[in-house]
Amino acid sequence: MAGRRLTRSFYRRDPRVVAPELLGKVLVHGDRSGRIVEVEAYCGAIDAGSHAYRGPTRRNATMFGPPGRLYVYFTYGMHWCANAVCGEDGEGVAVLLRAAAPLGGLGEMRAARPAARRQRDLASGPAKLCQAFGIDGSFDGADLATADGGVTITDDGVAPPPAPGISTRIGLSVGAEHPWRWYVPGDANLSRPG
DNA sequence: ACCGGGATGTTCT
DNA sequence: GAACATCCCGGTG
Repeated sequence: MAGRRLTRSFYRRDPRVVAPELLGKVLVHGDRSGRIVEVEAYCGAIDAGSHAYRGPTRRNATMFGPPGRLYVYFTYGMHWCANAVCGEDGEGVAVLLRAAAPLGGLGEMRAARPAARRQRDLASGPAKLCQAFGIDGSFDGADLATADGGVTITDDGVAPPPAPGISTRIGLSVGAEHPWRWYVPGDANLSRPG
């Protein structure tokens, strides 16, 4: 089934609504594609765990722009992570793309992820996903709704799981109490078993 | 399988 | 100066 790009209105909603709906959708960059199996919502001013909690800065500027853009940030001195900006313009909310099941462009993914021993290690974490898909800081602000930056998310007809896994978010020291992580139960490509 | 620590540099206090 | 929405490798069992 041919993938249809998600429109801007898909993203222009609460990230806690968008996040579980992104499970099963397909992240695409050139020949590389993968089914999204794990996400987390970051909720701006009400969320102490969000980069946007204290308002706009140079780093998080994309989060405060229109929905449907890619917010890419650098962390731990060596890793990139990618989010889909959600909500209304200026709201500062987004969904972190944490893991994907590789579908296409496997050769490019393997070349980009020499440390991955197995296929399920290619994109089973937010920074691994960015490596596998070749997403770095130059993609910050890329528009998923138009695919002008070469990256987009499509719907190929696979429905999100009717009963997704839900847990607290991974790796946070503040805001860790919120159950804003969603995943496909039992999928081999999760950042941790679940 | 599981666990502990090092890598590496931007951002904010 | 500390924290960081992480990953990888080498140890042990």
